[in-house]
Amino acid sequence: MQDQASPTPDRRTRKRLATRQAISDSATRLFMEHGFDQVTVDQIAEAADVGRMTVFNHFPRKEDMFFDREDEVRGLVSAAIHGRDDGTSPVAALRLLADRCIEDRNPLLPLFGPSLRFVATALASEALKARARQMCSAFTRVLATMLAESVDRPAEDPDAHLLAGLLVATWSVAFFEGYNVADRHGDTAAAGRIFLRLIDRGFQAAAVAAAGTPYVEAGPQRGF
Amino acid sequence: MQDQASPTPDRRTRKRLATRQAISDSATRLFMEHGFDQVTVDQIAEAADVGRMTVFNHFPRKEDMFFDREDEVRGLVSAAIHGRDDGTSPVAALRLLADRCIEDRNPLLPLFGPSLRFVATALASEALKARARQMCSAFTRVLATMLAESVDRPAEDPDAHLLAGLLVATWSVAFFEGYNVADRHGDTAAAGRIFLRLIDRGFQAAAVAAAGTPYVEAGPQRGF
DNA sequence: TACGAGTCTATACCGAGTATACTTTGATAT
DNA sequence: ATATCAAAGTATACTCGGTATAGACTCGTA
Repeated sequence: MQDQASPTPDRRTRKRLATRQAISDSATRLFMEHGFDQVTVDQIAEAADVGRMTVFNHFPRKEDMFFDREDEVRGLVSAAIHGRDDGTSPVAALRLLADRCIEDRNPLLPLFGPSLRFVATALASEALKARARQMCSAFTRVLATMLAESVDRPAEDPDAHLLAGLLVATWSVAFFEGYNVADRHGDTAAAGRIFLRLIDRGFQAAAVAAAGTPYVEAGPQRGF
Repeated sequence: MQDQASPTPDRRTRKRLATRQAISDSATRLFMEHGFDQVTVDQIAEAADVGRMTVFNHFPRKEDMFFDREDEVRGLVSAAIHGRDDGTSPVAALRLLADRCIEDRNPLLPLFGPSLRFVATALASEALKARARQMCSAFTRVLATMLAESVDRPAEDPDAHLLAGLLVATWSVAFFEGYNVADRHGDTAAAGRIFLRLIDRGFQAAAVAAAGTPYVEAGPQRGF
């Protein structure tokens, strides 16, 4: 499914990836240390010992140096939907994904440990929040398409878009409320609980909105 | 509720508002004509016959010249919630608001006539879409607070935030699907229908998420 | 009429992002 | 091994949104 068969692909490629990694590392360190808005691209280039243009070669936008795991999130969700068991609806599969993320403290759901600093840094910058919202928006469209295709409906199905919108909104709120608890009280277990509680309520609601569609009815037993 | 008691407030104030209006008019015309990203602030200043700094005095961000009715939306929603009848829940009040917006073709719900060009212009610009998302995000927080206060709960109530998130997500999707219909088929009646249909489904779902809370239970008869 | 505050303006600056043309370096074919 | 081509890196110059600052003008008021 993913071509990671590349331990040592090529010298040129290796160097390119090394450069990219150097930039990413320097950027991450500087962002965490001084805040996203306080770090200039020139400083990053300097720290990574490359030219300014090289930075933009690898990362078209400054924000891309911060959020560089968008694809992994999509892969995770895609796998959950397409690899779900028979008799499990797409929405039920996503709820199970939420459970699993909490269980194994998946860093793609940054509610634990060092990830909290990452979130705090993001929330401190208007530019990063804007980028996060853009990713949510784009992801909602992708999710709608994934949902529609998983039950053989056209990608433009309004029901799929409504469902995707409700699911992403739920996830966002649940994450944010969970983060607040983790941040204020330092209680990661409580954060996970409130996250899952809100996911449950929101997904249950989303299932109602999609009642009568294949998105929530799967096989003999109805799990939503 | 709004202090519009100002037909001729003051010469200085009059001049300031005139300058602001000149800038706004020039900007709107240029944006519609050439697209938001194709118009520079210098061109706007030139067209309005003011200095560049004067533009930024009145509109801190370029995007503010495009979206200048945020307050009206908040006012409309606030009035709907706080002025609702006894026995009508906050969520039911918002659904009624949606009905009314469609009925009287409220320009704050730009699904009709010339407003379509406005939306098309906004959708053609990444910067404007980003600003729109930011407004949605801010409004979700405001709505959560309004909902919470309207039923005497603390502003941080997680249920209120989840509910607000679901309502805004529903409104967004409903609007977008409605816009697509209006834009592709030129059928404003059909656009209104699909908008209301999705609002209904989404709000019904939101009511499920808020089941057991005062947000959806009001008085003897339960309208959600 | 003098003063002070609010408005407008010019100038200089910063930082993200683009365009372009040039150099270097690694892969490949002869 | 060497010529060759493309990919990667680089320097330079530019555009544009936005900020800082200080000065000019104008209106309301003491």
